[in-house]
Amino acid sequence: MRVSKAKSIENKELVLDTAAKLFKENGFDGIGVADLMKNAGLTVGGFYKTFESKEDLVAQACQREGEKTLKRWEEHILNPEIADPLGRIVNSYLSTQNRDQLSTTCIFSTLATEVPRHDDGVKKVFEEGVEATIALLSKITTGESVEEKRINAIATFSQWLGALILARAAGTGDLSKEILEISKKAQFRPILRSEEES
Amino acid sequence: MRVSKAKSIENKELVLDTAAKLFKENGFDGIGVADLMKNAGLTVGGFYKTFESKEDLVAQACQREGEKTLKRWEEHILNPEIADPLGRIVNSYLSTQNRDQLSTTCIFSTLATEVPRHDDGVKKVFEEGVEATIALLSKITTGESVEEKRINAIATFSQWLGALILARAAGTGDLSKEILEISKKAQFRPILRSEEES
DNA sequence: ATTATCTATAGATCTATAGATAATGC
DNA sequence: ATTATCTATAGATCTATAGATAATGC
Repeated sequence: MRVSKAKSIENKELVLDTAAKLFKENGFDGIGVADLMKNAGLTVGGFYKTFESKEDLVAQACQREGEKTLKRWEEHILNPEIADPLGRIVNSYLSTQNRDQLSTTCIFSTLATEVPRHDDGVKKVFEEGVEATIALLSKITTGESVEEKRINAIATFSQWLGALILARAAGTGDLSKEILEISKKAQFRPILRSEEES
Repeated sequence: MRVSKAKSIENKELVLDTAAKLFKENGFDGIGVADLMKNAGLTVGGFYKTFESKEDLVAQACQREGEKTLKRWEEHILNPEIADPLGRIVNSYLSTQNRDQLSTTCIFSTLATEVPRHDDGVKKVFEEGVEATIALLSKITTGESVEEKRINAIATFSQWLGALILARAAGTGDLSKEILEISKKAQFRPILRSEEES
């Protein structure tokens, strides 16, 4: 029954990926440890030798999943063939596909509202994830200074996140589509300029 | 043990209000029916004579709570002493108090991400709640036409919702405050003008 | 007599642990 | 010998129901 060290690391990563997928689809409370391990092709007994608790899994799975999403976005930025990475990202983020396919969507849009109920480990993962996302988007938002780029990154990501969550809450019909389309366009203009503050 | 018809209606409303509060604080899966009834000063046995299921309670509690929030917002609009109702609403919505006091915050910011996992009754309540919120905000957003006002209402509410959820995911420190402040200002400028569409 | 709420509990599911099993790796 | 994973299960909690209780309202 024992497996090699390499295989056991692979198994842990499989559990983390399976957990991220199932948490996004069902919420942290919507999937049990035994079910989750079964989905990864394993059994529950080994779980607590690898993870301290379910809460520990929540933190590690979100950490890994958040990094994966940012890496995908970063590839758009680094790819010289993509002229408008921000446009490419928003079109994918606010697509009906990303609205409907919870298994492949981002953790903020599916799990962010649950964060305040979790422990410091989970809170830290999300706080760092928010900062990393803003820092990444700041590289591609418009603005005449670093400060203005950051402001636009924060406003833009808030816009996207709210639109995606609101679109999901509005179902899959015309209203939902309308919300996605409007926020897709909103990102192309600077939302706030510091010189106009009162 | 039997109570009057008036008292039983009052009890049901107390259960609905208690449920809304506890759902917002703990998520739909984070609070059980027995615990919830205890919080309302009742016991679990009576629950299933009043509600078909927990899912039925979720739908009814969200319906009632959503209406309450909209009514509060509407009072700001109808009150002639409030010159800038949109500004008043956003300052309250994106305050640290509304970020931290989950019991009194809106259902979208706490429960919207869970909607896709629920039945048609719950989905309908949220879809109608989204439309009602947009319709209400359309009365006070800027725009030269009904269409433009609606566009700005949708963009504005998406912005607010995303900022509030993102701020909660970012904790309670400087980053969280920064997110709230930026989106508070973002609402004062039209986010999208139809004439600039490509 | 009717019925709103109560106590008690069935049966399912959840997190976590104990101890067995069998393959790895010194 | 060590250890990654397995089977089995303890004990807590969840949704939902059955039947008792006692106050309402005809």
